Amino acid sequence: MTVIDAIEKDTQAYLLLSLIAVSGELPASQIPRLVGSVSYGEKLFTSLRDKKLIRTFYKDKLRGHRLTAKAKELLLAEEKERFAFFLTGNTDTNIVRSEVPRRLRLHRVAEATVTMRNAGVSIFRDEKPDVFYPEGTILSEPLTIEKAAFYNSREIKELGDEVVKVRGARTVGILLTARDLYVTYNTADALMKWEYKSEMRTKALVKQVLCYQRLPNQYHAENVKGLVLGESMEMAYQLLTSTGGTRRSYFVLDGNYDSFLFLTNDHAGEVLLRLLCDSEKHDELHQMLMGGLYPPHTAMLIENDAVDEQGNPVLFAYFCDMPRITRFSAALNLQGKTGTLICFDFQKEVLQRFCGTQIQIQTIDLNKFERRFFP
DNA sequence: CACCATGCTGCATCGACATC
DNA sequence: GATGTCGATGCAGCATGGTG
Repeated sequence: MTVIDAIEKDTQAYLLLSLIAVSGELPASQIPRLVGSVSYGEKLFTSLRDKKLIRTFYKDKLRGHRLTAKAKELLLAEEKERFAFFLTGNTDTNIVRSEVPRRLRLHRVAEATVTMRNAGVSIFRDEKPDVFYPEGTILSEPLTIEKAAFYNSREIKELGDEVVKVRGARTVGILLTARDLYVTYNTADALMKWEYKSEMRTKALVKQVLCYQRLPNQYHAENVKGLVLGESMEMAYQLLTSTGGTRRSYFVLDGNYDSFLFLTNDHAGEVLLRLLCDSEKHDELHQMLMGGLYPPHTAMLIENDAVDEQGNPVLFAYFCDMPRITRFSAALNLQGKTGTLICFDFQKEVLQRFCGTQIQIQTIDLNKFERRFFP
């Protein structure tokens, strides 16, 4: 019998261990995002290392933290239903492989998970409805999503054989909000690989299983959307302008998703994600922006959210919905008209560069917005 | 249709470490 | 120091999909 030191729940240290547990390996870069400061993060980690609860792996220029057997035992004793899925058996998150692609995949999922958690989205299995139960399971009550929940790619695989058919897809998980489903990707700091057919099948599977079979009262086909996370807004520019590379194996806006948002894996992205998951706050912002504008023109051949005093179209682009922005910009160009795009201050530079000068950009101050909406 | 490249999973082996 | 256990490692095997 090993004697296990107790570790307080609801501490930063416990939070860190929990995130490593669901991630398998947590990239070192994510620690300040979880504890707030770099120096405190380092302090926590040296203490966890001294207690023999974590080990740091540094190989192939990739630095990441993993749990020791002792830490796994401790977490399982503390909250078995939360961690058993990730910490038992021969699974990717329990027995972490050393090959670079495998570690990178874990890192991409971990970054997305941190963003989700920091935005208040449920990430732990005991906090969210069991949506991806294996085929044939009998439910005690019908499923509904009230609070936004993120399911990582490993959890989705619980579905069984059907998912095996979409191997090769680059998704890191699926975000379910009260209104929509977002197939989620993480392009990190480089243009991600993209296989049109695999991604098509992922979308079809999500529609089939979630919209038609499991949550038909909540979701319809048009609620299936895409979400890409990335390191900075510069990645949004690369995604918006990508042609897929010479071999067409990299990301390209191919029309698979009518709605495909881009958010950053940082504080700004977390704030926007919070807004995305909160229908009431979102409606409130929408109402605020509508002040001084006129209702959208449905007859206009340009997609729009509102019309200004001159009758020009206005697009709300604060979620950086890439296909929408592309359609808006292209239609204005084609018809030689002008229009206005409303986004946050930190998004302006990239969107202006992409859309060109005939589109006016109005910005919302992120800091002011945050103080007003999420104090 | 054969061949190759890629991505993913399971398996066998080896070594580090703990225990007695 | 002998023995036992666990996890790291890399490879084999398989499916898929692209290409000539």
